[in-house]
Amino acid sequence: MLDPQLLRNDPEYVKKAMQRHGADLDVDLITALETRRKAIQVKTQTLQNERNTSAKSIGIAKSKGEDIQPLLDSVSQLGDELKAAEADLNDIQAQMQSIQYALPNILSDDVPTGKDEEQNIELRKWGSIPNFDFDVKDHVDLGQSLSGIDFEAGAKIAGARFVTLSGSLARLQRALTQFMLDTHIDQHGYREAYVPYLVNKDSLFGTGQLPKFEEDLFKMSGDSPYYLIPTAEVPVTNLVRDAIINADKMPLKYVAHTPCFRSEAGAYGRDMRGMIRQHQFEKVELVQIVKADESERLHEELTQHAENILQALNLPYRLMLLCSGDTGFSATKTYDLEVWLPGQDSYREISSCSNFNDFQARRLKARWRNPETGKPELVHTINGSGLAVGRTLIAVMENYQQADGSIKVPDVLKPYMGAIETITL
RNA sequence: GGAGGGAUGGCAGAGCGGUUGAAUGCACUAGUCUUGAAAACUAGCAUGGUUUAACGACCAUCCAGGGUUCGAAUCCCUGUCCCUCCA
Repeated sequence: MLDPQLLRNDPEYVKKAMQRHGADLDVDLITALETRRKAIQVKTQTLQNERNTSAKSIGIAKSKGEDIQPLLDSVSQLGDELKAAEADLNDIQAQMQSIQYALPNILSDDVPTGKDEEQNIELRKWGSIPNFDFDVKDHVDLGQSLSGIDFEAGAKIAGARFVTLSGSLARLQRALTQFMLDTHIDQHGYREAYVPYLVNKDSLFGTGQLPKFEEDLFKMSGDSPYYLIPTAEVPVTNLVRDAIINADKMPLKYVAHTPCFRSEAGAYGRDMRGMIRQHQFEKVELVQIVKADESERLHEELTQHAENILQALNLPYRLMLLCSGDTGFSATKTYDLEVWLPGQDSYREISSCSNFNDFQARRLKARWRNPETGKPELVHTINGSGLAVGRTLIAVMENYQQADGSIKVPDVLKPYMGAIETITL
């Protein structure tokens, strides 16, 4: 959520900022609503003041044993007037809120303007793309010939975009998860968090998935519905909802491993082959709660933490700066890490690291207390995948494949794989 | 499954429907005292919003949402969460 003051005081600026996002803002409507809001709010508060003052004097008069009937008569019509004013105010504030909630974050100045992922900028590349002296298989063929990946079983048990893993490949995915968690905890100073996989509306509102992106979520109906988390970002970031954090605790750095659930509405036909785009997948997520003046630096640092995993696994990747059109709703700036997939002969997203500035914090009412002023200030939130485990599994399979269809276990994963050095049928 | 009790400021914990945004203690901040520290004493210390050039004034908030009332932390209803006891 944007600063309401900014929207009010400089709607033209906000309009320009929204245009980079492909969103429009009706400045005349905002101005008109704001004018009405001001008048009605002042009126309402004046009436409230009148009511409070008379109630107080009635109390005083009564305690002195005076006749209060004349005072009661004088406020008899106040109640209705006040009720009407309050209803008006609620109505107009609801209107303004629904506009505000639908506005995306203002993009950082260094985010390039562009329409879609074609205009993203490659900032750097790491690793060398492997040369195979045999016909490269993708993870689907590899997995099926190793009897470790079964899409038919996934479809039978649940439906399209579900998969089952078994045997050493299932273990490899678990090994990746453990390796990522341990690295972030031991090397990068994160605190592990275990969190609910079902969350309420308030949490999803706080991180920006609601109200605008409900169709991307799996919802369990009910009076107060639960939603399956699309990312651990939601429950982990909501740890600080409605909280004022002590300065000495900052920055907070959490790592969590969770499954993620996405409806993939609007992705019909995309990535139907393989386990690139699933309704359910594993992810290790990094979340940082930081002071405003640290968020840029720590965003870089968090991205590096994700890169360290790819480097430890010796997986070639590139770092992309997302252009305006490809940057998500809540982010001010996003880096994507794209891993090389030999089976697709291309780079594919494996991590997305975003700085949200105070956009989520304002929705979450997440603040820290600045000891200099003694006052609470909004935190900045940063998060990134570190990494998407399912896609990392694919990347390891395809990059570590051998001529006979077996898969070498990366060195750093060996401690997690028992005696297995190579995955074979 | 049945019966009760509770939710109040960073924490603990008071609060007959009436100048209660809220006693008190702890914590915290500043000061006095001290060579320094501790102790003691003094003062300050919730959050959000409206309005103002500013000082300030005002409004809202005692789990959430409704209701009763001139007036609600306090009474009523609904919900959420916590706890205790019985089976």
